Amino acid sequence: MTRKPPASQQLFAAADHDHQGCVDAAVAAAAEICAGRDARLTRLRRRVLELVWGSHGPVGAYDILERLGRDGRRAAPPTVYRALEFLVDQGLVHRIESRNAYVGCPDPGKSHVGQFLICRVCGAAAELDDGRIHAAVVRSARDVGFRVQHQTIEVMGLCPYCQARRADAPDDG
Amino acid sequence: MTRKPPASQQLFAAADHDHQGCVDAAVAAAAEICAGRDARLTRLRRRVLELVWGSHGPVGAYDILERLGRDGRRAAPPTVYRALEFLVDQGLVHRIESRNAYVGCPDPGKSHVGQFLICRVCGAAAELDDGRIHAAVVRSARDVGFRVQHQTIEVMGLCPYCQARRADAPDDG
DNA sequence: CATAAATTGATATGATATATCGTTTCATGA
DNA sequence: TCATGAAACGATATATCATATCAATTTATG
Repeated sequence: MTRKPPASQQLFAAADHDHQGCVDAAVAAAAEICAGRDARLTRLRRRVLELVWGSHGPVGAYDILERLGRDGRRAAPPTVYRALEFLVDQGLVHRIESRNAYVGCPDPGKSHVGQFLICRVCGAAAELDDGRIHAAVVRSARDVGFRVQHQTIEVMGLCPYCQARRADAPDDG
Repeated sequence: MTRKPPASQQLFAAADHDHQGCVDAAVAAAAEICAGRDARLTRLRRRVLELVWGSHGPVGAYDILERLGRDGRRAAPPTVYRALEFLVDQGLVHRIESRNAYVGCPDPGKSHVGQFLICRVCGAAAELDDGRIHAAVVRSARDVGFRVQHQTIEVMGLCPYCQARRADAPDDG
């Protein structure tokens, strides 16, 4: 029996997709969002956003630092961390706690509490915004008298493409 | 309207509880579990477990290091990290990714995928093992073709005691 | 253009974690 | 009991991630 892949499977980008398109779209969305607030998407911040979007996986702050250096602009850690703080505050980038790394938000502007699926093989991350998960956590917390303020949900496993490439990984988790 | 606090609220320990009892129980449970495997709960590992259980909140590796030093046994970082690795591998301690810290497992032996509720005010952590949350994550991941191997779920907020102490925090989250 | 606020640069340091290798401890069997 | 090998631990060095502080620059605004 085969299962038709749902459209939402495209949360994970195909290996051969036009990634520059992702970067451009992210920067364009960011520019629009910042324009609608008192937020300045400066040259540096835009460049850091592009570098975070260098892949679909989480990127470390020092990776970004090194890539900035290759640009010719030799930067120090606070420069990168400040830019990342801005991008996170604006909801353009999320921090992945379990990796000490950062990933671009594919749907900024929409306020959300993301859940992240991260592939152990290719490193790609997908962001869900599943109200059922969110609600299940809030409900369960309330059952023990806990008031939820923020959820960190990071799931490791295998993305659809890496499962397909490795027949030894049945999808029955 | 008042709500009767459910029994499970005791996931969070009262401020005036006999904490030494918690430590002793954790060490006793750990000893029993290790005896049933080929795992050696050495003096050092037991001491680190006690120090992790120094409170109900996550404790940093370097805090443990410092406390070991006060014992008279001056240790280096690898000593602590190795002991923590052992304790985590045995399921006696969990790592809290969002805090780079470690917390004792209140119910080791039972294999589980914990969800952690961490109080912003007092730092206490409670561990849930809610199958509904787990199932909701697996289901949602499957919908996008992702095979789950490990879940990191860490929730920040206010524990029942700290809500009670701060009337300004309504429980409607 | 003057000014103040925001941003960035630069230096130093703090906090968390691991690689490597030598020594000690411990279980096991001769 | 003692030899032996494996596991655990000690010790040193270093990698990795993050922030405090203050000076210089850029930018919006009057």
